[in-house]
Amino acid sequence: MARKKAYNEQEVLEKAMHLFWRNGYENTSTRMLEKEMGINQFSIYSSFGSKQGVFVESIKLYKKKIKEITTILDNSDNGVEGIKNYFYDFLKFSTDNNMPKGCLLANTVNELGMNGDEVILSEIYSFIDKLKKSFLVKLSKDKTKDTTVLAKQADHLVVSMVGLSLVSKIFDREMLTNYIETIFDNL
Amino acid sequence: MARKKAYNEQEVLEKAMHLFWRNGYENTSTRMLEKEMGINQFSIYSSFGSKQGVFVESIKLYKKKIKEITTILDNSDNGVEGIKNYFYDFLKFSTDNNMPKGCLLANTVNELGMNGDEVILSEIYSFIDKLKKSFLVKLSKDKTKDTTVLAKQADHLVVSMVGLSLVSKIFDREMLTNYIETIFDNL
DNA sequence: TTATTTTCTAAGCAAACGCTTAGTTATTGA
DNA sequence: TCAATAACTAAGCGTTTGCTTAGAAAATAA
Repeated sequence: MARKKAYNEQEVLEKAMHLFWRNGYENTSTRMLEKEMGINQFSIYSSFGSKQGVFVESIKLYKKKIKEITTILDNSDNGVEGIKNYFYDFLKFSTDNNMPKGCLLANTVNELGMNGDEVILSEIYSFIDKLKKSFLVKLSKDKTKDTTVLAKQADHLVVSMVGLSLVSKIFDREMLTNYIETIFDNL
Repeated sequence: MARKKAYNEQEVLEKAMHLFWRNGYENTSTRMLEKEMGINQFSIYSSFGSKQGVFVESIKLYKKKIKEITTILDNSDNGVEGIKNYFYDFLKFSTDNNMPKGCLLANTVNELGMNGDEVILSEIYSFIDKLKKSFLVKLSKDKTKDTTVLAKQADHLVVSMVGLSLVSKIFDREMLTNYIETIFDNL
C-alpha cells in the first residue's frame, strides 16, 4: 500500500553503534550519524525516535555482538585459561585497524555514570552480572577454592576487565600483554 | 597603573576542575564554566586562553590535589597495606556528597583516548608512571618477590586502580570494598 | 489509471556551542 | 586631578546542536 524503506535498520544501526563506540554519546552528532548510517535524519528519527533511541539500540546490538566472544568463553573447558583467552579475545574484538575503542558499555559508564538513562544502566548491570557468572563457572573448575574466594575472584576479574578496556586506549600491546599475564599469574 | 582582578585564578580554577571532573570535557560548556567559576567568559578567556586551556590547567591542578593521598602512600611503611589504604583513600578523594566522580585522568583517557591533546596525554602518562613507581617501592618490602614479579604486580595494581575509578561510579560501597579486599588477598 | 499511504529530500527551527568585541568601570602613576 | 591601562559587563558573532516539517517520489490496492 506504500513505499518501502530503502535501508535495512539492522545494517544502519551497526554503523551507528561503531560511531558511538568510537566517539561516545555526546561527541556523536546527528549529522555524523546521518553521514555514517547513510540515511537522512528523517529516516533516523522515523526508525529510532531520537538520538537516545539510536544509542539504546546500539547498546543492545553491542551486547549481541560481544556474545561472539562470551560464547567462546562459556564453551571453553580449560578453566581459568579460558578466562585469559577472553581477555585477549576482547582486545581483538575492541580494536579495528589498530584503533582500540575500549568497551562501549564501560565507555558509557564513564561518560554518563549514574546520570545515564535507566534502560541503559540496567543493560549494563545485566551484562556485568552475566559476565561475572561466566567467570565464576570457569573459576569453579579449581575445587580447592571455597565459595567466598570464588566470588571475590570473579568480582576482581570483572574490574580487571573494565580496567583493561580503558587502558587499552592509550597503552601499546606489549604493556597490555604484561597486564593480562600478571592478572592470571596471581590466580 | 590599572584595575586589579576581582577573582583569584587558583580559586576559580578549582571550581572549573570539579566541573570537568563531574561532567567530562565536552559535556562542560563555557556557560557552565562561567556560572561555576563565578566570572564572565571574558575573564575566563583572558586568564586561560581557551576552554582547552582551562582544561589543561585543571588536569595539572588535579595532579597537585591527588598528591594529598599519594604522599600518604609514599610515607607509609607497612608495605602492601599502604597500597590498600591508597585505594580506600582514593574512594574518599573522588567522592563528594555521595557522588563518585572517578579519576579525572582516567575519565579523560576514556573520553579522548589517543585523540586527546599532546600535553594532556603526557600529563597522564607521567602520573601513571609515578604511581607505578610508588606501588613498586611498597611491593618491594616483600623480599621474597623477584624484580619481574614486582614489575608485573605494580602494572596490575595500576590497572586495578583505573578499573576501580570507573566502577566506583555505578557500584555501591559494599561491592567496591569486596573488590579492593580481593585485590590484596591475591598479592 | 488513480487514490492512498509511506519514505524520501532538503530546508529550516530554536537553542546552545566556543569565542570575541564594543563600551563601561575601577585602579593606578604622574 | 586626570590620562593611561587593565578588568569588567553584556551583547553578539558564526557555527553546530537535536529535531521537525513541507513537499516530491515511490509503491501498493482498487
